[in-house]
Amino acid sequence: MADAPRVRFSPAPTGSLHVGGAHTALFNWLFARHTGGEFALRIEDTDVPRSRPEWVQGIQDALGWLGLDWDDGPMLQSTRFDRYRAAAGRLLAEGRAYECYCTEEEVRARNDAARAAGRAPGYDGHCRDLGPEQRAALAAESRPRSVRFRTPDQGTSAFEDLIRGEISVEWSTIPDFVIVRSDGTPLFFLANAVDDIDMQITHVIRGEDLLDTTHRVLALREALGAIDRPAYAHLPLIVGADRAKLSKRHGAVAVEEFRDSGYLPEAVLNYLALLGWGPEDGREILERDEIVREFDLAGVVHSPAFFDHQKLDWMNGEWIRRVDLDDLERRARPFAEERFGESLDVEAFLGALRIGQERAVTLVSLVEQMDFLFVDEQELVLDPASWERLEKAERAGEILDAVIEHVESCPWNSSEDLDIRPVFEKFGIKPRKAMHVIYTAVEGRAAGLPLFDSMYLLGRDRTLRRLRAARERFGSS
RNA sequence: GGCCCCGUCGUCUAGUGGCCUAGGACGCCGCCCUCUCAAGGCGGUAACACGGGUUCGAAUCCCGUCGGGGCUGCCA
Repeated sequence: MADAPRVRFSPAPTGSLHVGGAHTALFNWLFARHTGGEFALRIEDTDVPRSRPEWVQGIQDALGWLGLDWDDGPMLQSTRFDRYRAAAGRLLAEGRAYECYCTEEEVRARNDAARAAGRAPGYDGHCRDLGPEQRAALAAESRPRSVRFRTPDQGTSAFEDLIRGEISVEWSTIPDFVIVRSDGTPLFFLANAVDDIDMQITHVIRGEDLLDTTHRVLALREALGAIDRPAYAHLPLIVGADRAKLSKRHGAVAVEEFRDSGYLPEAVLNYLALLGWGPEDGREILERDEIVREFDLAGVVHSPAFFDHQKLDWMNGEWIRRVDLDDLERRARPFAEERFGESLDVEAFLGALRIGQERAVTLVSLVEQMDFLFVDEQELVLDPASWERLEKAERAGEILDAVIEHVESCPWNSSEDLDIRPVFEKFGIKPRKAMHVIYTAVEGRAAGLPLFDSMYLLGRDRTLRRLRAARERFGSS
């Protein structure tokens, strides 16, 4: 039987995991889980100054939050520099690479000149065919030297992309490229090629931004003696509102921000899976297991996808409505404790959760709706617009008086006892026309959790206190 | 500039030559439901970038144009 597929997610730890990276990680993970293969985590920290240990941890935390577990790793490339140097040494010895004495400034200057002269920029092969004496002379100057890979002079490089079909390019358009920096550290191309060989990666699934680098990595593999190639699949990029790819400094949204804003990992994962892929039957709210079961790389779309927060919000609401109350309590609790302190009235919290669940967008918005319950009378912030509306309402003072009177005399056995609609009828006013007055008085805002339940949760004393306070304030203004 | 990839409603997408007077979802608008707001139900708005071919027939195939993006780094 054939070996099980082996894929890897290989982020650079130069920032937290953003939605683009999470998308790539997810598709690798889905492919591995769907096929029964292995999913490895490899940290590409060859750019040492820009890589930070806290991001290595942050990436793992984010993956863990999403539930994307890995079978192997994390492996840090910075622990394998000797291996890459050895590979470079071999390429050098076999003439597949050469030492380049050009400084970055020199290369840049010549590129600028080429551009100015209307020629194509790109490394000009300055050090490509230096003779032994010339090399000795340059070495004697103790000039810094990098290692460049010698790309083929002619011919075509082609590979079959699992998503896009055949991708090909003329070698003449790809200049020699650096694989070892002048400080001796390896570059992405080298480390990536070596590791994919050593780790026996069978499928490389990554963003389309890496599409053009495939030819170079493939050439490197071949030069390194690899006898086969992994299959490649280039995923559509996740783009921002301007259609440009998301990056750390451009519109990227960190996965941890979604966590901290009260999104459920199920929703984020579900939404990300639908960016570029979907099940045959077109359903959109999908359990993780369903996605794993139906996932298919061949069905991935070719064009970039815009990350639509509005749709994610909708989907998050759908997921909040799907979890049972105990589960919701466990997930919402940290947000509630952060907002209201650790000593929460469990009874009230559960009650508010029950009525808030069906109207919440995020766990944060869910908890915010409970302010009126867990905040002291004096600290309850009255929504200005709601109060203004209350003041303009017809006969608001009389209504408040009547509601206070009604509430004082009604039983308090269940929220049904607190149906105050008959009060409005006495005034000949439709409840919907004036109910906002009471909402504002009790909850601080015209649009809040259902009133009767809210008053019941709040309790008789506090409810009356608020109604009276509103009456007083109304009378004096 | 060169090379590569991509191009269906505002957005995510279905669509692989006739089933398309282009379907679904989010958003938006309206109505219903309703103690506010949501949720839910019903309905509506809205797209095949353009031009040539090929074909009896094209969103689907080919060419060109235009548009967008990516790469072109001693970033990944």
